[in-house]
Amino acid sequence: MKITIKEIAKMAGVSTTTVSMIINNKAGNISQGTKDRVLNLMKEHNYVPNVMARSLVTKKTHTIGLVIPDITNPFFPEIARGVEDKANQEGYNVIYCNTDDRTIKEERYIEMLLEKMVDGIIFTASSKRIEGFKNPMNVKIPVILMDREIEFAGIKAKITGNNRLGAYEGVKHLFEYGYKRIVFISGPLVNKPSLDRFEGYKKALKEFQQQSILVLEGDYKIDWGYEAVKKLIARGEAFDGIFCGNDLIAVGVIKSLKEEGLRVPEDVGVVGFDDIYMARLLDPELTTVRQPNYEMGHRAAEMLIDVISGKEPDPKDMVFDTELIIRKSTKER
Amino acid sequence: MKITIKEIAKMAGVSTTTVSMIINNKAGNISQGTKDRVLNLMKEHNYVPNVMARSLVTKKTHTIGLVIPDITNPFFPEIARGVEDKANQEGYNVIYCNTDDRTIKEERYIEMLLEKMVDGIIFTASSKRIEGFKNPMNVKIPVILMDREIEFAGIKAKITGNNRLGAYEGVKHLFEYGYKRIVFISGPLVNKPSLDRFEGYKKALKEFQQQSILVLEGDYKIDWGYEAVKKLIARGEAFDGIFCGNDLIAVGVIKSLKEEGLRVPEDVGVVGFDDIYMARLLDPELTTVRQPNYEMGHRAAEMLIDVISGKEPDPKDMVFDTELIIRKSTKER
DNA sequence: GTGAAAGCGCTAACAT
DNA sequence: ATGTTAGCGCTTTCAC
Repeated sequence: MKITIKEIAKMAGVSTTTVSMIINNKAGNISQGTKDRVLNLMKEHNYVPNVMARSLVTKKTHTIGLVIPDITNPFFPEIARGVEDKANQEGYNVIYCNTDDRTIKEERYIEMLLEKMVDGIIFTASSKRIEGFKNPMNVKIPVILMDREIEFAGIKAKITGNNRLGAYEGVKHLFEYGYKRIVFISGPLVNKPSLDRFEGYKKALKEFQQQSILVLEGDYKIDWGYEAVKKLIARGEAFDGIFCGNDLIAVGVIKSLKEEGLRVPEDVGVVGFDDIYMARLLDPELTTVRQPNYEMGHRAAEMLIDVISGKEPDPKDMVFDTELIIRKSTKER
Repeated sequence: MKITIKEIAKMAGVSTTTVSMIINNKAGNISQGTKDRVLNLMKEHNYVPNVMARSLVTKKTHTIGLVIPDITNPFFPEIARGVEDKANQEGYNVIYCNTDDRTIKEERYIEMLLEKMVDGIIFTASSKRIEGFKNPMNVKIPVILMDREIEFAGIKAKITGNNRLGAYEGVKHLFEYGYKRIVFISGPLVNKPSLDRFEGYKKALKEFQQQSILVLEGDYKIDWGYEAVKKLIARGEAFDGIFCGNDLIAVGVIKSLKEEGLRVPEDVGVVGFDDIYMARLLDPELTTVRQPNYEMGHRAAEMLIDVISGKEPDPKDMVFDTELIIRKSTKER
């Protein structure tokens, strides 16, 4: 059995109160002698406070929950690292929860986290979630929304990329490079980020006077990109530029295009969104709209911990600027 | 404040013991009437047991730790999902710890996990760790080793792929397809998996009578693969096949080869190891030795939870068969 | 400067 | 079939 505060206290000939205060740096008025004695004893006996017991009284676990759709989706690991690095730096641990974009799993996980009494949650809601989050118990702990916006009791802040502007710049880039007829292969058009990207797309269209809005709605997955191109071609649609809802879609798009004998970027220009790791490994390397994922995760954790520590987050909502990364899947012509 | 067992007990007119037993399904001999009454009260008042208090007495947190080098390395998310899915299914949560292959971070994280009193740990040690793990406190909780083998107090089992056989088959495949001179671009040759792959490589060499062992040692990273090829060419080495320590290396290798004007698979055949998600997205799609990562993670969690629950793991060590996945980076000739 | 005592919310002998 | 009691290991008033 591990050594307890009581035993340390007995050995040092002081009360547990004294030891407790020393542990928690509240030893303002404890004599240096006592302090040293206790500290030594603690070293010597390898004393480690029992966090469970502590949490029981303090109601703080120094653990946060990270709820995301799927860590095997290359979009999320960087966010997760951002979150974890910051959390760890502040002495927090993070419990990961993969929801597979299923609202029911979201609900279950949130409940688990609440039971585990995490101090706060960083939540990326399912891209299919449209309605607000009706949680069974009242969430009293702070929640920071990442990337997706939904209604949720206890929300303290939202962190998103500037999807509208990012998309606008991506599409504008295609036009500026001389592509004439741009289609938008989108993810589910039910949530804010998707809708915002759509807005950005339309804005660019208007500016460059493309008459018809060419949008195909599907999932944020490789397969959807692949399939969408086939569809486009099957129905004889004319196009020479594709703006993709995310990089995963772009991967499928490029693959499909190649199969159809279309050259990228000569015949068709392709722009993605996110700049996942893989984007630069494609052939051709993918031109894409970069979201600062690691930084967003980092900031989210920072804000969450601020709130937990009683500070109100400085900017309640944060919108991160995107950046157009021009690689080889678009070409001036 | 949340409602407690005491209040439920009072409302139901029974003792907390009774309520506790009902909560924990130990209500063998509690009258149906009482049971129903209590259960209803619990529903009605949205009672949720305080896990902290419970853990304090049971010494079980229903949380496990997952210590891996880096979740942004595409090798790990699948393992992590395997672990998490199983854990979740059994009512466990998992705390992720990214160590960046730094032994010092490993030690810190393990300490944190111990303090948090996780019930067990799944540990993928740094690929640079050669010495055993000297942990400050004695690890009394079960530890399952994934992928890497090291010495560590409290180890209950090891889960690895069959690296030797996998590598052997990968290299053999190159020879069988008619490639003559195979070089091995390896990760750090200090740990068991790397060494085993090296063994497999050598075994195939012997079998197919390639005289010289051509091995380059570096990191399991894209950059290293890229650089290794440049080196090979700079020093005028003759080769027509490359067996890569992992897929990441293969990504760099292919990129570098293309830059040098060498065609894959016509001029040079390339085989990877792991079959990460990205492998099939490369151009050409990568022939590789698949490790069943998701399954390995899943099994690791299962074994860990078995041990935690008092059962000894059935096979103390498990070696998973690899599978050669032939795609387009090798070609019969 | 330090200690006594209460209590966080629960479980688990041991009674009855 | 149900209750009494004693902690689990710690923090925190309040008192001296």
